[in-house]
Amino acid sequence: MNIGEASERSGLPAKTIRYYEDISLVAPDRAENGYRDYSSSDVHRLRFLHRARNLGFSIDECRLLLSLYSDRNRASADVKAVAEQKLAEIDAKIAELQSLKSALQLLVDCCHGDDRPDCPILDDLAGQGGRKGHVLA
Amino acid sequence: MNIGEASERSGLPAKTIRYYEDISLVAPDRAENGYRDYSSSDVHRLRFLHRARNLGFSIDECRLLLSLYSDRNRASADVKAVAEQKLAEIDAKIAELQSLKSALQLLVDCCHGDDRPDCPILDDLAGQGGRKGHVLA
DNA sequence: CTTGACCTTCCAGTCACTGGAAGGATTAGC
DNA sequence: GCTAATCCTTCCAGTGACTGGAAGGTCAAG
Repeated sequence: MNIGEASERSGLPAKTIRYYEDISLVAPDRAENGYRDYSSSDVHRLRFLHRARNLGFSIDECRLLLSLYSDRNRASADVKAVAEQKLAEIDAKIAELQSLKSALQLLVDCCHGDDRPDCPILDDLAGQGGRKGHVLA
Repeated sequence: MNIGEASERSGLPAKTIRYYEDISLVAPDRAENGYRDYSSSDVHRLRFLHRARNLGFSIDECRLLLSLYSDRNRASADVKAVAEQKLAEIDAKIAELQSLKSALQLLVDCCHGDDRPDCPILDDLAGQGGRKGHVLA
């Protein structure tokens, strides 16, 4: 099938699919007219990539997962380890965002938000906070 | 002062400070020897940038905040609006990561993680999940 | 006078695409 | 058969926010 159909079936934009070929994640055949010709296993691979990317795996991690996938001898523990590390990264990211959020929330809460020019948010950013000290280090 | 000291005082790497000059966020003087010469208000500006970036504001948002900061007539509501939008973005990002996390957690939980080759994580990525269906759409 | 720390510019790379230009192939309609 | 629309190709450049490194100038200490 042509790239348009592969795109539809995998959910990935054609541009992205070509990019994945550039970086050797898929290697479709070529038809006589020079068009890429995707097999159903190519589409399978593309869907795998789509799903894994959606789960937050980087391209390199996807490459690893794909190689684990095609390695009939790999232990499931290997895959679990990759996934668990990713989970830990996601947790860390969430924690970081939450502390970000509470800092910003604090600033928003103490800003009266009217048409007067003084603003605790800018004051804090500028490093001139009042007695409460800075939200940021 | 030279860039090294400005870097120490602002907490930003010298490389980043030069980059900020490239994109017109700061405009230090130059000494006779060609070295950048930072005033204390330059450092002030750099610290502002450092803090705002740490709070998750993009460079363009920082540019806006800086212009609001130097506009003695702006209403605090303007700043609050920017901050609140950022808060909403952070919330959305957290929610996204949490759904990511639970999807991945589900997969990790049902992978036995031993040396047998079958692995629910890869099966799901490949689109061959069992009766439970896919974690991913 | 040399060593080392600091400064300069410029170029390239990161990550994962995304946009667009210029042109060839195919298909649908008239 | 012609034309227009759609699809495909390649290649180049840009995104955001830096970061690394090369090549070279400047300065302070010993």
